[in-house]
Amino acid sequence: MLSHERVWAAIDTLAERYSLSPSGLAKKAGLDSTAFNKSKRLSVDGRPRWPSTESLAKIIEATNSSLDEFIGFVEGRTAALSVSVASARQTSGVPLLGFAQAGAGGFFDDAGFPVGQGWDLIELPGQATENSYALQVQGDSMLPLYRNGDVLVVEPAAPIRKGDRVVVKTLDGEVMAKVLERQNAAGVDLVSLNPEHPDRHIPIARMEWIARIVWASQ
Amino acid sequence: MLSHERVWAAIDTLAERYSLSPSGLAKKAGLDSTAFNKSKRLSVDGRPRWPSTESLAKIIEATNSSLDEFIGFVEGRTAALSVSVASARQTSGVPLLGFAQAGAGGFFDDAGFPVGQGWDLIELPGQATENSYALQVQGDSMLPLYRNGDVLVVEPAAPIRKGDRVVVKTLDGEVMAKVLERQNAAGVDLVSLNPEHPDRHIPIARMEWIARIVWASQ
DNA sequence: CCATCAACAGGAAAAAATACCTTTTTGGTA
DNA sequence: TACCAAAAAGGTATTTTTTCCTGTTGATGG
Repeated sequence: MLSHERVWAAIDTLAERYSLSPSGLAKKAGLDSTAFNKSKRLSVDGRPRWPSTESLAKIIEATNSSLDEFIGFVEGRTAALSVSVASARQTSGVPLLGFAQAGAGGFFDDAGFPVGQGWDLIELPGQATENSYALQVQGDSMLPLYRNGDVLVVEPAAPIRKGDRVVVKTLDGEVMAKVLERQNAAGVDLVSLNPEHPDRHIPIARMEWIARIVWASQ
Repeated sequence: MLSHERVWAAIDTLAERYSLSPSGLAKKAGLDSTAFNKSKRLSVDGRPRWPSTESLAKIIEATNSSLDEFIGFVEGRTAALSVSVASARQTSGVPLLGFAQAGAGGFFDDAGFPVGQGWDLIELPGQATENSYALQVQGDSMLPLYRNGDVLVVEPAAPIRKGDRVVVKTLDGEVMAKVLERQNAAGVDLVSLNPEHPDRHIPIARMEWIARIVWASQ
């Protein structure tokens, strides 16, 4: 979100990234050196003072930064630090840890909530991709992998390869979720994880589209 | 890049995306209805007039859009889409469809991207919950459900019940993901979906914590 | 220890954006 | 075609941000 605090934090982060003080950043951008004084971020009457859009454009250009980088600072997902859980909470992602690391001490409190340092960060679906959508499983045909009611997040723009879990739609309207075993000019071979359902071969001529499943609810 | 022209174009695109005129968008955001008049985009002396950063924050919030979406408009890489799918994008969720419905016509374009009417909406994880975190699977012990490298999103605050997929950590540091078969005062019974690994009973005295898995990457 | 300079606090003036206002234009509907 | 409401042109007053300015503080080098 675009908030007063976030915008000022992004200005500070941009300055830090390019080894400048806020005052030095302002000068480099052709602004008054006191433009980004912390004492000027609130008005006399306590009202938040926003840097102008034109000022933001100037500092991005002056540092040869990019709008995407600056927005990364605004959103808190771009930082040069090893994140603590608290830092991770300030971003749109969630803290990530390997299972092996999870077994060690120092990553969880007594109730099982994540704490401390050393976490990586991961973006969850539906935030950065504009084409993803969700399909809800109906029936038991995809057990044991997917149960009735599970939600699958599908990313049609994602490249697919052997081993991926995919959704395939045939020209006669059948929609199925299976594992991609092979894809070539003739069609695709799909592996079912339910022994009661056979593996499938779908010729290209019968396939309307195929898309990768990126997340599944549990 | 952040330029005068691009910012105004983004405002126009945002208005179009949400079926508003620039004047309607300004009003919806609590600004003067004439704030985004094209006649006000240049000053009388020909100097470019920039909408303020605070105004941009207000229109993004008023439309339940996102900073990323707006920046997509600024950079010209995001255009107005079909209203229904676009309506779904108005929220922090993604469009949702049942598998049975997916078989019918009218929900996908030829390339498999979601279009048209009739979509539901679902919230994805990690946005509204402050305690969720992710664990990354290492090794093959959780096949066929979870593969090496998969990411599991865990919600320690979520209530758990029979049939849920959970992560359990024991006092001696073991971390495992299995299906909850039974939970009582003595401990928990866990079902493994890998026949090469036995089902487990974990006494309460040996269990540090248990948490529900809400999403898994595929 | 002292001089120098960058950074910053904070007030006042100038510049820029928004709110307020009147009028005209445009588009939808009966 | 008439009517109506929304949109927009465009002017003025008010509010907000930036520039200009003075003074203080802290870091650094001699």
